[in-house]
Amino acid sequence: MEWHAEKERVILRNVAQFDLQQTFECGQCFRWRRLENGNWLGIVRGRVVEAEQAGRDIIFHNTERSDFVRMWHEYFDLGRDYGAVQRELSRNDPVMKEAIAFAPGLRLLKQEFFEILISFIISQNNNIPRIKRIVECLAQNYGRPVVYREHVLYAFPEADVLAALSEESLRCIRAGYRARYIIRASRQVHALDVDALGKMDSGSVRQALLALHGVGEKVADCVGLYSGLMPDAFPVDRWVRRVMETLYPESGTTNEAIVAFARRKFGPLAGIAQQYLFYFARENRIGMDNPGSEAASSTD
DNA sequence: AAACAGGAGCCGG
DNA sequence: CCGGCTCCTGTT
Repeated sequence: MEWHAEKERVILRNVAQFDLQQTFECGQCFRWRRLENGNWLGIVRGRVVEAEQAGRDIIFHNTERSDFVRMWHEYFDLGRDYGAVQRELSRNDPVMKEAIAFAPGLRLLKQEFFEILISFIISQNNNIPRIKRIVECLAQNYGRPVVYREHVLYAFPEADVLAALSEESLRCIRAGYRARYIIRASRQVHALDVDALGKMDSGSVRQALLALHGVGEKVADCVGLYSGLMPDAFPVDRWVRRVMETLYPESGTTNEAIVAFARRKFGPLAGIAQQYLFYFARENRIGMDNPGSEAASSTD
């Protein structure tokens, strides 16, 4: 991949397998938002970046060479050859081939650990619009404001800030019973050495995550996968269960059977495989009770 | 209109 | 293994 830096922006030329919309809307992140000009605005580790899809190029505004090398290259997983990943996953698998063809530009982001931890604690037994609202509200109340042009964005709050809150004060974000989990997990997290976790195998990382309050198996797998600590994780929730039942009927019906099937079939690429499948299935309403009801139900 | 069900699960008994 | 949990939304 070739790229070059200019003053206040970095340009990727002739990018392969990188589509901003697919990457931001496949369900792995909650805070990127689309501007009226079609560009995407995000804040990561307190840095604001505006990403623009310009034909075969991608332009990152409000950043420069050192920032790009230090953060964004890793965040967008630019060191990975997604062409090779796709060839490997598609081999002898027509289902996966179709899922990849649906969103060939999807990339697995490597997101900030604490932000992902809290976001996926909030996600439990919840729906995406409300998850986004709660996460944004949390940032606005307890994160540092950063001004970018006419926008004000808020960095995700620091763990010690959330750890100092009472359940009472957190009521304002309307997270319900998850407020208690947010606070308790924030208090536990300083005891975790994230750099050390990065050197451990997925099973050990998972165990460490499961010790956090409000983190069960599904949330642990999401946190591990999206923070880059467990690239082979295969989070199974109600959606994935239904989707796998439809697309891979031989995978079984229990969570354990599905995970075992995924591990056997996708190996170390299970994480990215799940992302292709999940996005493909959700956008095409595969495995849902009312296939195709989206268009039909919109007419009163 | 008011009641009801269900949602990216997890905790405690 | 099971009831309960906050809050919100869509349905009846």
